[in-house]
Amino acid sequence: APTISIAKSLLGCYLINGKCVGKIVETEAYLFDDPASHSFKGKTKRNEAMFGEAGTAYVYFIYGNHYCFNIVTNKKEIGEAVLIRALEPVEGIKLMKNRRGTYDLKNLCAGPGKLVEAMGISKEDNGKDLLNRKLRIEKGRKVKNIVQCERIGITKGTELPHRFYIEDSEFVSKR
DNA sequence: AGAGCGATGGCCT
DNA sequence: GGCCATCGCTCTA
Repeated sequence: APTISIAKSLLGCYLINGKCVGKIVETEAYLFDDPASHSFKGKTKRNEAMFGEAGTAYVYFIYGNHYCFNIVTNKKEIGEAVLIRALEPVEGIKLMKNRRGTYDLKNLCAGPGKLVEAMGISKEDNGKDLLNRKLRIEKGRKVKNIVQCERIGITKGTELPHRFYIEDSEFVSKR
């Protein structure tokens, strides 16, 4: 399916890593011809996982402290991915709280760097496929009210409405 | 070899 | 709302 559709249909699905489970409530799509996408200027060592098969994890390091988690969505060599921006914690909440150093449920996974820390995802997961592994995606219920709007934290491609979130979720990073 | 930067988060006002 | 820590990678020379 096209990356935009995948970004929408991932809402309501579950991201699982070991004993931690979170429901995906916020995503962003990054396309090959999108100036905000890491793949826009071609393949480099940093972004090469983004050019892998659909279903590959793309984990990158940002701002000196944080990692972000993406799911690669297109054919090999076509660099497209969906950034997971927020989760509703479902299982393994105690472990998430320990990893994050906070007890505020709404603040555990409300942001791309936060959810990576809470779920225990690491740079070792970069380039791994997400099928039948410790780190994987499972289908959830179909979601009704999806909000589509502009993406957050970028300087290029800001006009593209490629961010999606579940309207009534308390766990999105920002309204 | 070195400057500049980035799909963030936490703390401060 | 603003500031800034912090670091790997890319770009330029």
